[in-house]
Amino acid sequence: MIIATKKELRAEETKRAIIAAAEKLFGERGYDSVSIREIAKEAGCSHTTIYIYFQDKEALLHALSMQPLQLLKGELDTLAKDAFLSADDKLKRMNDLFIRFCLNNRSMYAIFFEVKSSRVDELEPELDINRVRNQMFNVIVQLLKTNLNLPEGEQLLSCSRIYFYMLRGIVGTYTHSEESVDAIFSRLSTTFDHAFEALLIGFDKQINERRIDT
Amino acid sequence: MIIATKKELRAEETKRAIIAAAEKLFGERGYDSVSIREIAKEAGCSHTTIYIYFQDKEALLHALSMQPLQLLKGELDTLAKDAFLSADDKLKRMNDLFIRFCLNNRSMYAIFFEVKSSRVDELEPELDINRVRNQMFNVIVQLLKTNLNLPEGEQLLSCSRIYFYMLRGIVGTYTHSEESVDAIFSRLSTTFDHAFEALLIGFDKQINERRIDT
Amino acid sequence: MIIATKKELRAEETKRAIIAAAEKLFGERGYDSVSIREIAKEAGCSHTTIYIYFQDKEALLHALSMQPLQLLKGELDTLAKDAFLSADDKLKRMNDLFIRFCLNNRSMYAIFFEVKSSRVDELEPELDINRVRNQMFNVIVQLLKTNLNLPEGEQLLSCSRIYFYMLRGIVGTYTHSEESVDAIFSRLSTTFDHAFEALLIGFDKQINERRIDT
Amino acid sequence: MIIATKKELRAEETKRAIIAAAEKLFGERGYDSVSIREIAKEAGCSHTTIYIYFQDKEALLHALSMQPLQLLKGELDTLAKDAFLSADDKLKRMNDLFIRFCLNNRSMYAIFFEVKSSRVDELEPELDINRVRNQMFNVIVQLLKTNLNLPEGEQLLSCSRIYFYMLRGIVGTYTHSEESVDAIFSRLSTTFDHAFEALLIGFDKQINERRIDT
DNA sequence: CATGAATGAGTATTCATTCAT
DNA sequence: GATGAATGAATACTCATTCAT
Repeated sequence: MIIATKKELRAEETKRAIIAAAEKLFGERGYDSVSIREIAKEAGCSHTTIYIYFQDKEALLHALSMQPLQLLKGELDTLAKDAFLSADDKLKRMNDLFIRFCLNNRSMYAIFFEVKSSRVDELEPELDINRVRNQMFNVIVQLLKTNLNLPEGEQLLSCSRIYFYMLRGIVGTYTHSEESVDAIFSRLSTTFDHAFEALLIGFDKQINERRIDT
Repeated sequence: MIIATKKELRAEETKRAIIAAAEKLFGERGYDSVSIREIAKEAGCSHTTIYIYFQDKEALLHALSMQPLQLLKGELDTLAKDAFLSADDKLKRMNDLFIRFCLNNRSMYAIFFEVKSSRVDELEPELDINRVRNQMFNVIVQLLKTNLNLPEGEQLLSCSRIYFYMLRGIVGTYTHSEESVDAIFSRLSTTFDHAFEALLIGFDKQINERRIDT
Repeated sequence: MIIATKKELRAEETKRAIIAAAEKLFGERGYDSVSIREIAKEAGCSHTTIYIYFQDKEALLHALSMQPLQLLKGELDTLAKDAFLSADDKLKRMNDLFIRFCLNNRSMYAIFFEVKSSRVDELEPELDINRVRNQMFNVIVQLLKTNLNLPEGEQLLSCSRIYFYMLRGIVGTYTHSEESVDAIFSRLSTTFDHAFEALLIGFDKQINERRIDT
Repeated sequence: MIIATKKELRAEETKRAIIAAAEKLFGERGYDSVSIREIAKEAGCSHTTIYIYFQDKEALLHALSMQPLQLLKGELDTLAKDAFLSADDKLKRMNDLFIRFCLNNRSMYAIFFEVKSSRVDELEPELDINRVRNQMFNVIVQLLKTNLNLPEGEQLLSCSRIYFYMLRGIVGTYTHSEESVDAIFSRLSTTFDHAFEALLIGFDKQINERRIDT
């Protein structure tokens, strides 16, 4: 997109300010607790201005999310295709990417874990948040599949669920923390690694035992 | 506390009715979605009466939480002291108790995981929610300690943290679900068991490897 | 209804003030153009107070209408049953009653002629505005039937329609007038009489001619 | 008005587009329910452009009304002057023209019957809506005069009033109808005819009786 | 001439809370 | 001790209108 006139520049700035404000406030206090007027105040504009750029509050959340979401998706895709990394290392990096991302974009917790469903009458379904979200979840599931050497099916589903519980638990624990992301990571990144490592070890053992059982 | 006059007795009843109503409604629909007036209607009193017994809505939530919280704590304590159960089985039952409890008292997720800190000007600090909460967490930590045969220290702390991530992840995932708690459990209780089992297996292996390392 | 305490008295006053304000403003400017806040200001209370007494704006309109509507209905019923008046005189008085009523309760124009349909899930259907309205219309239709000596059927329907066009035309013309109702009547009551008289004469002739035709 | 430059021509086009759009939308959904932005979108211009040509929304309505109003006036004038039609037939056609016109231009009801008074600071008073409206009303009055063979005076005024009550009643009844104008007419045009016929019959009789009285 | 950006005032409704009784 | 009345602040969202360009 080429920005030509001063007007357009200013508009772009305003939009950015709104997004930045929403990002900040949603991140700090969650989608529901933040009002449009507060966002406007934070962004330094009138609350009506927000409606120039976004159809409604939910659209703002979506707009807010699509860009970073797609960015993350890109990174995960790239990582998944990497030829030189082991499945294990890929998973580790994914966890890291994912958690960091969620904590850096704190409204992402809501996006990933709490937004109910995509709007049905979405005009551009290819841009839909749920789609991207599901694709990303799937990347992780596929990696888990490779890593655990499991076929599609109940077992994989169960392990994936558990894996996501852990992701959710970690992200949820620190989403509202006042500690900086870097601080959290320097303090806890090995804990996070251990968490997933333990899970994988456990999964392996469980799968093997069941195999023997059968 | 000795209840003397009829008046005081009736007052106690009203208070109980309010707590019961709030418990029910918060449990069904969550703290935020329930209004003071709804609670009053359910309790069969005026909404202003609530303010006689509780400073504000949040105080009601806290008061409300103390009882079940202490109940749960009691159950956990009893379980911890049970002479006939293995540490393993105790943990399993605790997970179950805890998760069920949180899902049955939907507002508990907030209590356990999102209440920032105890209120500074708490009148009866010995009743403080945080205290009970921490005590309960500690019960689990102790059990984990026994189970993993670990001394107090970094390793135990790390494992406990991870364990709580999992608890939080599970509870968080289903707190807002519209499925009934029973439905969730009949569908997923084995998944929950596998989750913690996998963790314990993993922890064990990790600990042993590090022991050998050292 | 017995009003006992001072409180109840004050409440009744407030409610009355709200109704009076709504009556005035709806009458002056129509239901849609008047906001709840304006009504509150006119009534000298907060806009939220209105919601204590009325579920929503529409309920206020209904409350506003039911009493006078039923009053009018009572009068029309009484009139219809009067044994000493000719059908002609009854109709004349009805026109008068009806027009005066609409002009004295200026929001009635909206009620009678512009409120679309009753709310489907009405709790007390016997109090429903539409019902009363239709009953009243029917009183007039029946009287017309007697007066014109017509059977139920197309002809009666057609004459009734025309009769109501005239009623509506008159009421509509003066609903928004700034002249007082009394002034309007002293200036125009004979004109109103002539209007309906002319219609009845015309109906009679038309009916007879068609009878001869057949 | 002589249009010289290309610029002026384009401007004239834009203005026309705005009027056309407003005409369409006001006609379809009424003045109040249509927003300036919707008109702009329909007209293919920016909403601010509208303010170049019209002082405000109301001015647009007025401008909008002048043309069709004058058109109607032209038709009525032509009809009035028609040498081959009886006064009776002329009246019938006028009713028809007038009612159709009002229903086809839904905002016309407001124009004819509800606009309080001409705006004081009108720039071109000779184009004022009220003037045209009054002229048109007068055409009908004159025709009524001929038809009833009445001199100017109280009686004619009274009959005219009544006649307009009927017009207003009919138009008012169906202005907000969701039925198409054609549907309304095919269902009710004979009823409309009967209405005015009845009135004229009645007027005749009333006038003759009074003549005899005198 | 034309426009995008921006805004203040407005909409109905809900809420937790306070006050006088 | 208990309550009905009352309220200010808040909610998301819309509108006609203005201003700088």
